[in-house]
Amino acid sequence: MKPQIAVLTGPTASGKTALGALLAEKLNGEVVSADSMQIYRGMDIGTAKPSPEETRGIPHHMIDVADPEENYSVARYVEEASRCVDKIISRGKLPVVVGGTGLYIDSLISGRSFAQAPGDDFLRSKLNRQYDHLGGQAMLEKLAKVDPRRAEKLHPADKKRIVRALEVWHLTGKTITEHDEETKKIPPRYQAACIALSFKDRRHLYERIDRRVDEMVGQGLFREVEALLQRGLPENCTAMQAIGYKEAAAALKGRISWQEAVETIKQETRRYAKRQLTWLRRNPRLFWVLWDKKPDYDFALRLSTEFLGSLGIK
RNA sequence: GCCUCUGUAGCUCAGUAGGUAGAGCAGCGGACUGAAAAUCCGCGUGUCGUUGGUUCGAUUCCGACCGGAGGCA
Repeated sequence: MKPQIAVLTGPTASGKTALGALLAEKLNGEVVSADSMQIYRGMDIGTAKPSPEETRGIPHHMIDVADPEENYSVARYVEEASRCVDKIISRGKLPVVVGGTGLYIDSLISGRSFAQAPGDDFLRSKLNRQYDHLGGQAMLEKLAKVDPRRAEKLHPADKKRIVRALEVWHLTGKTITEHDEETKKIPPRYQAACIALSFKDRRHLYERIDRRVDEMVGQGLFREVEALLQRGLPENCTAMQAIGYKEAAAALKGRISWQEAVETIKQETRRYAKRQLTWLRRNPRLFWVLWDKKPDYDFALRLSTEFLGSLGIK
């Protein structure tokens, strides 16, 4: 029988962090974060990392495991997070995966292996330049010659995926389609009971997002970003793609006003939440816990533990 | 009080020489296999202020009323 884990996901600002700690506390578990930006050290305010009070003394893993200069990836996440999960299980505790990065969660559960096609920065930047030069249509035609099935699915403007597909081909001699088929055959690594947290009415989520952004600014988001820039963090690195960070950097460099930055952060966060919901909706096995207007943690905790209990997690 | 301008999508506005309307932004839907807080695709969502009149037909023309802006007193 596969090891069982609990997963708590949902759009940003839905209350995952708080409920996650409560769940872990109640079920003798430890939290494994599944957040592509809380990975980075020195990025605390803008990524809404759990405060010491919020963690309730429960160990939280996969937070602060990389420097912002590093370019983290799903592959690395699966490797490191699964190691955490296995250790927690071996200690006789329940891993509670908490986070909003859907790709990370799905990849962790499925145990997807990306190892056959390691990233190659040199090749990737070469392909990126080629794309800029030749245009998407030409690159897509190149891809169609080696991997017509993948090419068919991609839009000429989808630079990232076209480049990645060509990269995999050049690096491994195997098409990304073949690679996908192989990894899909691998049975999932964990048996996961997944809970998704959100609001009944999206308006309330959006209001909470707007409020939280104002709070972040009050807590010193701009100071945090300034510190990162001062230590020489390049603006085009993965960490600086984070919402809140790229906009604050633009304001600090004088390209936009502070006020514009704050408004853009709110809007981008709302759009991000919407994309997360789209990702989650396609998973029919999620157990949804929906807030009415405000989070009600007693209610959510009762509902979630009931659900987990029904699947044998107690 | 009088005069002028104005009222069209959530917002800013275009338009119809009378045949129920379209841009930007916002919003919504979707995709997603080593950058995923990334990247990409798709979609107008509307009592044309209200109410009478003229007309086969009014968002468009005319009147009244209501709201907004400015001017004169």
